[in-house]
Amino acid sequence: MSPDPESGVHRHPIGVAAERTGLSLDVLRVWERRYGAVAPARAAGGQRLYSDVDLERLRLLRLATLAGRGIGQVASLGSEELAELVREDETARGRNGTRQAVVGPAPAEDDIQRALEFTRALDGLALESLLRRSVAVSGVGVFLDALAEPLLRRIEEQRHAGQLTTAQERLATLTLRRLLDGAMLSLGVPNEASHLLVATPAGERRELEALLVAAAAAVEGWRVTYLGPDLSADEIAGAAVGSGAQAVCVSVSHPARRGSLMDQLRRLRATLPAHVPLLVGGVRAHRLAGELEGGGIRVIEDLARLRAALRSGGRERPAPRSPQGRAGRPQ
Amino acid sequence: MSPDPESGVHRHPIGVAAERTGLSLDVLRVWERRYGAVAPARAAGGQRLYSDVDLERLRLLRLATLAGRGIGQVASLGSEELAELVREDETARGRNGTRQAVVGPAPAEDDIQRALEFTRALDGLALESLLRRSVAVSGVGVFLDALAEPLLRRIEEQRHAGQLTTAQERLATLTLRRLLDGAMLSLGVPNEASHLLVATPAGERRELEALLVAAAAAVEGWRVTYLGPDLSADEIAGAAVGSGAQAVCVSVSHPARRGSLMDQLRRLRATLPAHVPLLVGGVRAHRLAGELEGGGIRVIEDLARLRAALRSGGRERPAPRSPQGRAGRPQ
DNA sequence: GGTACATTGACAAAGACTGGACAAGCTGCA
DNA sequence: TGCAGCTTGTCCAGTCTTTGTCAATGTACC
Repeated sequence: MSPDPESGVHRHPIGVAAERTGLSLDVLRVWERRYGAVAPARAAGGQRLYSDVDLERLRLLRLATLAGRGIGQVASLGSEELAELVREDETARGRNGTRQAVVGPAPAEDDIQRALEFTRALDGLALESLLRRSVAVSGVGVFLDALAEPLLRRIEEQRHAGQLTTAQERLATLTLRRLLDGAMLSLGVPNEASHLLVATPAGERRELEALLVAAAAAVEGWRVTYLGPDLSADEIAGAAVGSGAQAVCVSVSHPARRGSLMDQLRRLRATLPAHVPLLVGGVRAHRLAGELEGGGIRVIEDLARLRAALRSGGRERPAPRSPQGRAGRPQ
Repeated sequence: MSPDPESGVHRHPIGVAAERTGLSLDVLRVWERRYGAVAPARAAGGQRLYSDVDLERLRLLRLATLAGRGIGQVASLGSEELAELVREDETARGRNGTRQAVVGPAPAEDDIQRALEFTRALDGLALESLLRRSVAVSGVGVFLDALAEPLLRRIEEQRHAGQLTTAQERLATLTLRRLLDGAMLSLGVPNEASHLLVATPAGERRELEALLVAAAAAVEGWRVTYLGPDLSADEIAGAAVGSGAQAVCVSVSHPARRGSLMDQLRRLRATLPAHVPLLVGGVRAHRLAGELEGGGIRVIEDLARLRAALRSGGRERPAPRSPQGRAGRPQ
């Protein structure tokens, strides 16, 4: 957070700044000219060079104006005050819970920005209130695709890049988890729904992605049994049989050791009854596609595709027609 | 209630004021014009700028009018009188209303047995609906004490004795977790609630107990920031400061190495601000009691006692009078 | 030479301000 | 019961501010 003179002081031309803040070129210039909102450095030739701090500030200013404040009123605020103001607006908005005029269909980049902002400030209240409202406004399905998944990806990136502490990452992922759990809870299970088992193989500690999968399946009307991360192939197969699952989905995002993972998956496939399709999803899944596709394992690239697969596979008939084409008679 | 140097200095334009108070733009203006209900500051261009005090007053005025009073009658009242009036209206309403603090029948041994049965059968659906029903019938507080905690203990015992597979244990704990998450979600956060941070120290993988703690605190009206398991003392302390927590509770159930744990706790105590009480709970906590009690660390034996401590400690005043007796002035 | 950017001035849409009008609901009185 | 008067929320018209965008012109970089 200190203004490191070396790393991190990347300077961005105005075009990049516009892209990253969501503000137009004109607005960037006019905010500077009229209100002194930021004072970017200048190149030898006079071109503006925005620092990361500038960009952050501009993002906050934008959020403040979106909340109904005049740029002229907020442009002179200090960064601390500004961040606090934005957070206050969010919690206030969540609290009074009165009908929001704009029922914007899909949550957008904005919401992701805001969520990251609250995460950084460790403001769980504002974060939860934001996510909660998004679920309520957009519905669970859209929430998953447009907010939860991209947000999760950003958090992992930033965590990896050292821009988030463990505590911040925790706050965000656990809040997200609470929301997903709550959503799955509120999505009742239709009678006679097909039954999907979701888990991640041994060595996988990350669970949120699996939970996204589970929630997506629940949205698609499946009855989901979610067993969480780090289970051995035998445990998964045993549970699938024991609970009468009609399909199994495992999520692999950060396999500890690739070889071991492949073994696990093959073993799982071998142990599962032939008529139970096995789907593999997760950010790293596509790298394994070549090796797996042949052996009766279907690889799913992203959440949207997973939902499509589940939709076509499940629902109409008790036993999903196996998404991968060949399946024994159920029963 | 010193005038907080941070919040409260912000001035809000009329749109934000309308959103936060629930009054229309017109009403805001006309109450000012006709009755001098508030006298917001003005920007250079004449736009109204409401202070937080103004907003609070307007909220009270709104409540008073909703209770059937004429704005002309109450607009000139002082803030004190107004607040009292609203409180009176509220209690009067509560008296004749049918609000009954009916605490349903407590779930019994029966339910625990049934839950274990479903767990063994890997019937997540039945388990979930059982637990869900219990929450609905008994309320969250009773559910935690009488079902969730004992059930969790049984599951751990049986798992330990090899009577449950990993998958079965997972099914149960994750279902329980989902319920707890959902419950915390549905327990709104009261305004101005005291703020508690919950986590478990590094080396602790078990999280469910911490989640029980978090849920219990939420029932008691605290605003809870839950950071999950396996965090270093520094991370916890940093997050407590960063999020402005007024108390910290860590849960220790299966310390990997006792010595390391003690170090962590001492370090945490040393790093936390003196006025932030540190509570330690969990099944193994009482074994550490002797060694910890002295150094400004309060050990809590079980969930009921934790709730009692939280109840006496929080709520009445912004900064909870430290449950352990001695604490720096909240300032 | 083309793309990206800077500067300045002008412009138009959105929103806020003011004073006044109006309609619906309630009270009091004949 | 019916009417006058009061209260109160909403609406309107005209004016003023704020703010985003655009056009024109010039400069820097590849």
